[in-house]
Amino acid sequence: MAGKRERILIRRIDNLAARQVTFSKRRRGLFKKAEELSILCDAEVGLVVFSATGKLFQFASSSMKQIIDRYNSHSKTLQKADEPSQLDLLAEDSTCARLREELAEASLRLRQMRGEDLQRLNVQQLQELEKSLESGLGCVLKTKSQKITDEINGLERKRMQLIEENSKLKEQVSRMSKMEKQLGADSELVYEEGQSSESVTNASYPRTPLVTEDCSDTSLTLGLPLFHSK
Amino acid sequence: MAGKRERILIRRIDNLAARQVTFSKRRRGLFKKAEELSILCDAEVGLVVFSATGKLFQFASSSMKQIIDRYNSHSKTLQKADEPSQLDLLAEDSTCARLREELAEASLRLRQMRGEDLQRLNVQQLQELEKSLESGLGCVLKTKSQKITDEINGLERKRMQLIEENSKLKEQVSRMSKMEKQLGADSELVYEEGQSSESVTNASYPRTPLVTEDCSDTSLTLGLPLFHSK
DNA sequence: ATCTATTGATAAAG
DNA sequence: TCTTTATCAATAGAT
Repeated sequence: MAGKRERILIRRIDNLAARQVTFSKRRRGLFKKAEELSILCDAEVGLVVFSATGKLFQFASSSMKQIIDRYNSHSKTLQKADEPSQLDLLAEDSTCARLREELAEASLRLRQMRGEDLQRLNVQQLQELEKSLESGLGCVLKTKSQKITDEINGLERKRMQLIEENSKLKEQVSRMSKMEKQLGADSELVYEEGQSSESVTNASYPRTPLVTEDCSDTSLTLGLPLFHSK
Repeated sequence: MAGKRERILIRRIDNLAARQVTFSKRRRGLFKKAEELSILCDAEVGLVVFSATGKLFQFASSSMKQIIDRYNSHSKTLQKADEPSQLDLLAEDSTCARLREELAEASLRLRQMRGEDLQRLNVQQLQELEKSLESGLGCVLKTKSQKITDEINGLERKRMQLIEENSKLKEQVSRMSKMEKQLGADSELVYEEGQSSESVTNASYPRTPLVTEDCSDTSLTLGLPLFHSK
């Protein structure tokens, strides 16, 4: 019936018909995967394919123009005089140009702070970068521990409120329990099982386990390795 | 041992770590398939991917510039020279707006990496920032020490060359000095000033002070506190 | 275009 | 990130 499939080598397919068939199949697959990547991973993806016959196929997660612009901003920092011929001549508003430059500069700085594109820097510049990173890291650690402390204090406060509420409820239950006994005595009813008052008492601790749960739930939002790292 | 794989839905992956892992894997797969398509089917393929963190990945079967140019010519023929005044201006505005947004975003990230504007971040975001800073710092330190090692090796090489040159020159001077004595004895000439041979000797060491200057100059480019810190 | 056997890609886990 | 494994997805070859 169907094909005994063989693995193929990645080299130009000589047979024209076979090449066109494979082009259709694989092109669809490629565009599908490009779209999936952009959706799954929140990435901006631009894909352009020209067939051997010159036909254009394209996919862009946002718009192709936007992606090409962003690409140009990025690569401008890497290359120098790219070519101010095509787009630049058509649309080189001075405001736009300045923005592009600023963005390129900012992107470069960001990449360098992330540890990329460092080769062009000399030792002194690296020294400055190092200092800046250390300082930033210090601030981040400080802020983080402040936030954690705040969260902990907030939880502690909530816990105290709950404990207070809890004891008030206990009191109330205990009062109600007494009233029931009085009512029972007044109406001369006899309990079949003597533990009913105990049951009521047990029911007056409904929040005790909840407090524990609440704490552990909220601590999860602090992030897992907080109290185990360092 | 390993995974019971499940089919996944194509929607944004919420978990950050999982999203990044999937991004790496699928990105590699996508680029591989893009290259295969271009080779198998003799197509011109350009692929640009920006990660959620703003990092650029690209593939071009020829060159990205060429592909973008070809793309622009194609879409230009489709659009035609409609009304460049109206549409282009609108497009230009939107580009500007987008650039402004991206710049604002980049600036914020930069400030945050420098330790500013941290209050709006939650603990997990601070954690991520901290990781990024630590990683960047690691790269910077690595690059710096590489640069320093390179500079030291370069200087050492120069020093050895100069020492060699120096000893050759000394030898030469010593030979010349002997010859002069012989000449003086042969012609029975009497020098008015006995330091003339010394002058010649001094002139034959023109590089000695240069070595010192060269070393101190170059060491300045290493930056001041290099060998005292850490 | 449609159908399958098969290769290839990749989710999950370590 | 890299590896391993179990599955799911893509596709070569044939119809």
